[in-house]
Amino acid sequence: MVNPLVRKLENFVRLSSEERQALDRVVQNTRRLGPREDVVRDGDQPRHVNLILEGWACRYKQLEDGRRQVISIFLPGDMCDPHVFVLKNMDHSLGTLTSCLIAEVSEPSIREITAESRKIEEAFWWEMLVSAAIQREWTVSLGQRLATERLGHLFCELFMRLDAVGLTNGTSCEFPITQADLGDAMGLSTVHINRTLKELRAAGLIRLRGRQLTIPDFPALCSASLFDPSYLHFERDRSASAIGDS
Amino acid sequence: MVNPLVRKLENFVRLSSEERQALDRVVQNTRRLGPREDVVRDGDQPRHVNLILEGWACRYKQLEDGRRQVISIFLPGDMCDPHVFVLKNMDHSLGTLTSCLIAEVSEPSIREITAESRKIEEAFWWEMLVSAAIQREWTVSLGQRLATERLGHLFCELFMRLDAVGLTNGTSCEFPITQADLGDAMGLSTVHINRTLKELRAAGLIRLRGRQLTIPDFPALCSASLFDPSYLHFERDRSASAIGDS
DNA sequence: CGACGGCTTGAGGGTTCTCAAGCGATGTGG
DNA sequence: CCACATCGCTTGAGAACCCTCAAGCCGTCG
Repeated sequence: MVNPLVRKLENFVRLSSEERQALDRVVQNTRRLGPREDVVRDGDQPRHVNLILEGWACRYKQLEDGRRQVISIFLPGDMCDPHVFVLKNMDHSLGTLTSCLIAEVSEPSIREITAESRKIEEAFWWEMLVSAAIQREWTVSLGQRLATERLGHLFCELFMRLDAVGLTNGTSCEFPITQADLGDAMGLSTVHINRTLKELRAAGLIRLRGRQLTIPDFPALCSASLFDPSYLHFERDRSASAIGDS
Repeated sequence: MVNPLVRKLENFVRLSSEERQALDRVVQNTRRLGPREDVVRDGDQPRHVNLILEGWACRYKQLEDGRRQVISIFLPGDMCDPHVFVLKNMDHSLGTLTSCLIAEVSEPSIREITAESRKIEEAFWWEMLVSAAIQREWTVSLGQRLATERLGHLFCELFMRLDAVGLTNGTSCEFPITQADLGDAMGLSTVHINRTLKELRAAGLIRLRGRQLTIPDFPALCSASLFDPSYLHFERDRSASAIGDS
């Protein structure tokens, strides 16, 4: 199995084989979790960085009266908050959506690996800033986009992020998340998610059956959803000048 | 005039007078902007970190069809993206809401000051993580909270953030932002913002006239808005152990 | 004085919600 | 092996929340 973190970071920098090995060494303590289990709970003290190796997870927050908002979705290769240690307590929870394989990375090993390689340090920065950009784009979606645009935009985003770690086949990818969770993520009711999916299917923009998503015409879905991929910053612009140095 | 960045960071760490002076030295190139002017535009190359000294500014994104979402609000003492340099282009714009005094801080001086003082480095981390937490809470608001809760929550957040930089008087503070901008921030129409304010006023939860906001009963507004301040991480817990070292 | 920006209110319509019920697949225990 | 519970998906009906369009008001400023 290829370390999905390596795969993801190489969308930004070209890594030497030593750097790749260093990143592999970080993945030591792993644990397997079932679907809809908590990884870290709101109020807990953060102990380590959680790196998703397999499966889908999420950040979420539950209000007192039970309303639940999924704040971000984590895919293989995603690190959940590389620097939470600075804060005393978690202000949200991390939970799995599907069954997951998660690596627990300690703070010292993060410090170590970034101290050893400037390129990895910069790549970690890139990963953090892109996560923040994704969070901002969710704000735009929730604030401005209609249900069809909102869902379409999410499909575009997740498809591109899955593609960046090699988890797509042509126009298809696994999509193992329930309509209820989609609703909690998009601020829509389950019922309305269902109707919106029906509409997107009727328009020929997506196919979604079982746990398989197909986007037959990606540009069409992009423009229907006002999706502009530039916020994902998948440009490997600096790599040319960075090749060779460590 | 006290540097509001110093004031803000001291909510997290206790700074020595050298550290305070170092932070003051960062504030060299300042520029004054009128209301509703752009500071940095979507697509631009980031040149420096913008630090707000006076006035209110915001991050925003405009969709092709004109819809506009205010993604975050910046108050005095806020730094706009301390590490944007890693990314090639801005994926959003920064603009003023009111007339502003803004310091342009160069990348080298950020690196310098964090290299000199561990406490400042940690405080900058804290500021970044709190910004991210605020962004997450906006996601929760837009996704789950009703208009009254959403606005009430924003008032609570901004009041606490203003208090952290000494910009409140008892139960009141300046609130110099238009209902149209409030709408763009909360994903609501101007008309509905107006009606929601009316409702909050009728419930005795806020007074808002001119550019002055009063929250007569803060706990009441908190509970009406499901506001839990823990995500702002205004606990100076580590300062005791950190006093003395640099 | 007239123009303008921001605030306020009314009326009608649209998007999304809640409640309710039914269907199909999966899994478990008697 | 079948009965039954459970979970996720689907659909209908009516209501709630929020939107758009439109107009009027108030203060400021040139």
